[in-house]
Amino acid sequence: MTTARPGSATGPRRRAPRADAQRNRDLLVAAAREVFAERGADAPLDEIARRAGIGNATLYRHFPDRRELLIAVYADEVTQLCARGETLLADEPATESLFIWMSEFVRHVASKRDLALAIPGDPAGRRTAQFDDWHQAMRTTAGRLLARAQAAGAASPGLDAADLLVMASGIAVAAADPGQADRCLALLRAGIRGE
Amino acid sequence: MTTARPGSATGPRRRAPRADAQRNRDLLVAAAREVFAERGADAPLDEIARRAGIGNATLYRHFPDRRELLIAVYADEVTQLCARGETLLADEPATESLFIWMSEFVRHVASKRDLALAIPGDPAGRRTAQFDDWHQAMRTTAGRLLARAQAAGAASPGLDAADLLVMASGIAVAAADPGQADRCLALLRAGIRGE
DNA sequence: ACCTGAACACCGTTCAAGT
DNA sequence: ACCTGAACACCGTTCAAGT
Repeated sequence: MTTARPGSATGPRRRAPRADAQRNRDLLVAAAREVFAERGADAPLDEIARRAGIGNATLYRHFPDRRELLIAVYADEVTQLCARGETLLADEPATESLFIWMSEFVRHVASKRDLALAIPGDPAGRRTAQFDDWHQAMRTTAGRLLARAQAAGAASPGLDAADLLVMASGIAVAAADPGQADRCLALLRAGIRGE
Repeated sequence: MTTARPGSATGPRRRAPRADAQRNRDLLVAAAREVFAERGADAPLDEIARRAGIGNATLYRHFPDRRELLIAVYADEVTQLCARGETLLADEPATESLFIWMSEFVRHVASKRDLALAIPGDPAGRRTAQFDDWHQAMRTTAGRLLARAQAAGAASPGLDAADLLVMASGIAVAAADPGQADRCLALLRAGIRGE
């Protein structure tokens, strides 16, 4: 399960990394996934390097920030969510697909709540390219689902897909339990359906 | 401006602290407010103690956790917001007061976004008494505003005040800028008004 | 080019001694 | 009771030396 670098359409092509460097990167991400899951988003980085069987300085070479490592761990989740959106577009009725997707989005983010909270706090306004790519990808997926819902009359026109994502991640982060998240989603749905 | 300990109705009465202890506590909270504002929620605790002119170990004696210090800093905000809710109940029409309050709530929390994010992550399921008090106070304020809005037909029945708070804090934390927060609030308002 | 482990610096936490 | 500063431990970051 090689951690695919997102094949961003834009941006300058980066040279392919040396084979061992790529392997180390993958090992580090895999170890980070484990350690973050076990000990939370502020787990010691040395522990991750140790678990990966790799020098700690090498970790830092690949991921200058803890944030970048968190983002790399999150990459799979994002890819999955976007793919899931495509499936829903194909399989589910236009009036439902948007809401099913948002509900799964909330569940996903809530289950990685610690990571989700740790990522946004960019220290000096620095934004990772990968982070922007995700926003873009998510917005595209949400936009397609929203457009179809609007065409079917299940969502009022003039809504912004990015706003829906904000609401969904807000619920994921702030809700105390799945039951509350569901109630909030229902409330949001009523708002989306329109005034 | 002495940091008032919330006069919780419930719970065992705590002995009044010695005068110098109370004074130190206040100095620490004031210094913490400054330092957190300048350097973010993960500023060095020693810096705060130094700024307050107090030994670092004394800081730790008063606030075993960084979280507890953050919570103490936040206390004023909460008190203000609840008081503001009372004012709105008295001065504004029933159809508007709830939404004005939620909008101010979002603005408040967003302006202390770092602190708001840093507080909830309770490490080992520990919840501070003060933290619970707040939730209670906020829920009460939101509940009164909601009940009045419902009586005026501006909010659908069966809504839960706690859910509204979750949505509002979610927006505050997740929105990228005030404009987006406002759009999300409008969306939420449509949902509150009912299906 | 990339990797390594050890050295350094920083900061949270504790402790023995003071009032 | 409460305070203090210094000692300790931990962890992120850097660096000189290796391949």
